[in-house]
Amino acid sequence: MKKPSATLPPTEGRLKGSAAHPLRSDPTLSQTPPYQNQGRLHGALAYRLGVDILKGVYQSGETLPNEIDSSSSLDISRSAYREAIRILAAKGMVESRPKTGTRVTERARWNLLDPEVLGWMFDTEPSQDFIKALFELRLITEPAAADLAAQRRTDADIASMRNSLDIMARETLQTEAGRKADREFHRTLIGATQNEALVSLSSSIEAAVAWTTRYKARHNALTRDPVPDHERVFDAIAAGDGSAARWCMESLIRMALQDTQKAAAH
Amino acid sequence: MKKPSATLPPTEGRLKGSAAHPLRSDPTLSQTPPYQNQGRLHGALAYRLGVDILKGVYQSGETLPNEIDSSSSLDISRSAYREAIRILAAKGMVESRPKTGTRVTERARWNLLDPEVLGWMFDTEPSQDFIKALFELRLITEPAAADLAAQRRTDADIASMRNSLDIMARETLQTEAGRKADREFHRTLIGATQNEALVSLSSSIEAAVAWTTRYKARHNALTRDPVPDHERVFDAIAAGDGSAARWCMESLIRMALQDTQKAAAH
DNA sequence: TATTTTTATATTGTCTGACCAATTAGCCGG
DNA sequence: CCGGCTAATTGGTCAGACAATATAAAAATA
Repeated sequence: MKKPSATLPPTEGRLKGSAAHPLRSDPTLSQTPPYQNQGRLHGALAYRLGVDILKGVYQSGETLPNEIDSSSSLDISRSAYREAIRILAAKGMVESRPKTGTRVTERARWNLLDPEVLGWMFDTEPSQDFIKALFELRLITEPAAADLAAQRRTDADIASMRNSLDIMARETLQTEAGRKADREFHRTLIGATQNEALVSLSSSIEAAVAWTTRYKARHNALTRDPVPDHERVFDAIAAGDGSAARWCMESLIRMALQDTQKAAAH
Repeated sequence: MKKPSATLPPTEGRLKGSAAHPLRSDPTLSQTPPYQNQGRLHGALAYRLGVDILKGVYQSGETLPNEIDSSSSLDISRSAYREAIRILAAKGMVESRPKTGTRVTERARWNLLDPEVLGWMFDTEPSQDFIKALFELRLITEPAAADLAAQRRTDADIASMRNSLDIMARETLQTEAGRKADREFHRTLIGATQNEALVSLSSSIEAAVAWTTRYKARHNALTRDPVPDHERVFDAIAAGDGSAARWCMESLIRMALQDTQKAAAH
């Protein structure tokens, strides 16, 4: 066995390592699906700063404390801090230049549709306006997507959607398996459009949908059975009837919006 | 004044600093509007890796060389390299875990609608399929946005759009001022929807539009005068006629698509 | 002996602290 | 009003310790 490596304990420094840093277990740390924040210090800090920016703790245009102060007051290294800032910058939320410092950009430049940002957003109980905006966007894109899907879907797509639908009927949205099947249904539907841009957009929106689902469950709003609505969309797509698919999808989303608003009024 | 800090010149190391690194001036470095890549090493590397991933030099699932090898072979520090990776990770393009290394995620998880990613995409002469997908998305969202804008626009919105339109008519799309007015026109239009999610989405798409504009100019396709089309959209919105605005916007985009395809056939 | 479980180990990202370089906003003097 | 300085801040570098984990080796079990 080797002894503690004879070399040198350089500054005598605190022998921490990084065992259990306060930041790691800091917030609720919304652990939705592949949230890769798992324990990385820079990720945790990016989360924290991101949420603070979204909440308005740091306003647009405001300069946040410099690297040295921030990192030391948070008790982390500059590198970890800088990596966190890089993440925020990649999402358009901050901008840093020498001498000026790092400042929060104007809200219009934030990538609100970034899945991660959307996740952060929902950890702050977003405003009704924002939820409304999101539903409006869904109401624009998803019916159109359903239309395209009806024209372009393959047999494999139909089989996959049929399967997801069966699981949903069996499990309901109360179980994780049921919700997963729901997501899978929508994902295949969008995939059937053969449109990469739509796929990318809706994978963002998926985060939002997942949240509203949980939101409704939390406020245990008596949500109607979603299967019949989905069934109608499916039938239209299987039949290749674009305009029917569009119409059914629109009504499906309107129902979801109604339920969500009902839950909000709780 | 203090002398060079008596301590120790640790390893005698190369006295480089970072005067003029090859990466900085490496590629064409698409300097579109507020591209904040300006000279930052990590930004330049992120750009390079990002483009390589989009081009397929690094395939999905592939593990790229480890930090030590990469940074040393690129002749940059590990910190700079890591910050670059953090940027890519924030855009969903890579995922890094201890022992496994950093690997390229599956294409469906890339944030293709991130303005920066979109910019990278266009530096690689994107596939016809992708351009088509993008126009399809515009065809879905922008007419709907025009509809909403017609219902919600304020007097200030109208004034701003009128002004942009005048500048466009005077300058044409050949001058930068003209193109800027074009962008401004669309931006105010989207802003008039009062929908944050739409704003965020279209600020992404703006990058794409800017590219196709340059693309058409490059292949000097005889593009028709865009002002009459814009004028019609404007009139409909000013009149508060949603469905007319929708229809005019749709035809405007179809024209742009036609021109782009004509340029592609060159 | 074959199979499963446990333990080592090598590899890799993570984090640290201290340092120097490049940039530039804002001040000061001409 | 302009041009050059100065101080403050991010950008970049380095060398090393730490933590996690996939894989291989060893041990226990069937």
